[in-house]
Amino acid sequence: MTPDETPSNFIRDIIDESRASGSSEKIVTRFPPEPNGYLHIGHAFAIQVSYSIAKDYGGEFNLRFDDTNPAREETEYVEAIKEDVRWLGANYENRLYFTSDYFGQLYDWAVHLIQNGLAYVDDLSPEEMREYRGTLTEPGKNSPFRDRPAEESLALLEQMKDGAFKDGERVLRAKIDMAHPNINMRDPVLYRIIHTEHHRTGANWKIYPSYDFAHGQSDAIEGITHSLCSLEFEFHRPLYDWLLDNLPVPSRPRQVEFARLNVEYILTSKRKLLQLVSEGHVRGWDDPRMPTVSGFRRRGYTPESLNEFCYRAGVAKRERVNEYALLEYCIRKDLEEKAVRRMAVLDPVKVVIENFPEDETEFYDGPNHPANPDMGTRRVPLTKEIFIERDDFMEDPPRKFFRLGPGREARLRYACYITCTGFTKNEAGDIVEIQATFDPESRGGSTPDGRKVKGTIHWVSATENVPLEVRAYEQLFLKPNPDDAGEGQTFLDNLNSESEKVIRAYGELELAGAEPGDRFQFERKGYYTVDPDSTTEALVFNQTVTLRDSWAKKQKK
RNA sequence: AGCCUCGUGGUGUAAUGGUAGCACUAAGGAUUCUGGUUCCUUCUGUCGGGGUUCGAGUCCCUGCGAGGCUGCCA
Repeated sequence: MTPDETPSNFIRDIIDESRASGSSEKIVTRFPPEPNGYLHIGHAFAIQVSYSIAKDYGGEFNLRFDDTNPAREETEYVEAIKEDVRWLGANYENRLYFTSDYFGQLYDWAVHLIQNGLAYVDDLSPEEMREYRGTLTEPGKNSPFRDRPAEESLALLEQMKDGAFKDGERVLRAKIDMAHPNINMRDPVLYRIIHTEHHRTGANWKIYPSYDFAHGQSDAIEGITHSLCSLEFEFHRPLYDWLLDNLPVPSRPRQVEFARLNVEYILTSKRKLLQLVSEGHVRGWDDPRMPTVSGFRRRGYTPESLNEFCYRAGVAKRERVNEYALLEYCIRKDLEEKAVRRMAVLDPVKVVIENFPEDETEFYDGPNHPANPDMGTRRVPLTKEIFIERDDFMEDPPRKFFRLGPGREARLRYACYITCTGFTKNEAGDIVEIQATFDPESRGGSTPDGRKVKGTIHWVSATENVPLEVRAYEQLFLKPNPDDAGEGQTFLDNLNSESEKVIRAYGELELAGAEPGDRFQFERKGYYTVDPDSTTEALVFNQTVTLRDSWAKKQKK
């Protein structure tokens, strides 16, 4: 699925320049998740961008957990994220790092800044700091502690490190410019006191570096050449550069920002996804309706399809929203090629083939894939009573309806022609049974007289089948922009109450023994994957995506 | 409001001063034992106004529009 021609984008242009100018020969990128939630499709995009660039330029790709805030990070997330990154195919080999590995070095660099008059310990409270910071239009003013002697700051920083102060009592700040138009340059916080155990360093540290103080230096330690991140960090770049300029770092990385990926009907906010999980609107992070990597995996998406989607979405410098149709296109395209075909009837109605012998079974061969004979064939049993799809029959069909109706002939896929001879209804007016006869001459799917049968329908023996639980999905949200809520409402008010529908269905015999994660095309219906909830007695299938249905589209008009 | 970034068909993205292209979507047609797949065709675009240039989507000015930034989050 690697694209034949990789079109240019502005990041690759920048990299081409760096290589041309000789500033970086080998390209090294990284993905720096904070372990405080599960990865979603937006992260998959970020991974795809950084990983594919490293790969295409023969460079390296690192995975680094940005664990600078012990108050919100957990080991559970570390493991889940590692699994997701691997599943997506981004190979970081043995280059798994943690910002917490660099806490010692970072501390030494903080000392270095103080010694060079470029940082100081501030005693201002958070509220006071906010007042001193100024606003978007007005400059800030210097803290009264700004010019305290370096020795004093040094001593204070050490005390902070040793736990002499409470959370929030003091902070280490860079000494830059309180009148700077970029607020990130108004003496940003470098270290803050947090008396919380860290998931990896335990109680060793009482102070933790801020993102700004940790990120660029971590990049430099790892020899990252191009630190790719999202647009909101653009405003931090001057600070990123300032720190690297003023510290004796071993390499000089460059930060390049690009726009996040947004998709219709999909939420990519860790906070909101967490809320969906914790409030039980979905069954978990890996609910097939979730836009998480694990959700897509459980839904039946392939890593290739997700990567292709991210690739096709492209890299840009402005916020954009991609159509959901592109995502569906990518998974259909991949599964069309890979998925084994099976028949399953999702909304069954019984058909009795009157001239078919009682208690007999005929077997027909069906290819596992119409275009790939290497995938083999399977045998499908035909009996006197079968199930077909309810909407493959119409009591009073229009001309263009190619399926079954009174007096109409249709082909049972892989088997024979049947002609509808009648149907019976219950008191409620529902069709409960259809009667038909089959043409013995048509066994194998055609007749000696060569007559044309336009419609082919799928079917399953009513007696020799596998009962299935099928979970059909719609969008989790009713609106393309889930955050588009009315006055006093939230994204939760846009939840689609019918996003999951559980269906009792019948599948062909060959489906028995399918394993969780196996993917199939249920012919004429869609792609389905076996859910881990399956037991040996009860198979559960998740609908990955339906097939395109131009008939349904035509009918709507 | 100040600073920064960005405006190309319906959507997403190319064109690096020289024929505005590709993909998705939509519409139509061919093929087909999946109304699927595949193949073919068609529709629709450079935010507005000036300027530089033989030539501007691209460079300059200006207007308009969109997004980001006032955590001891990342």
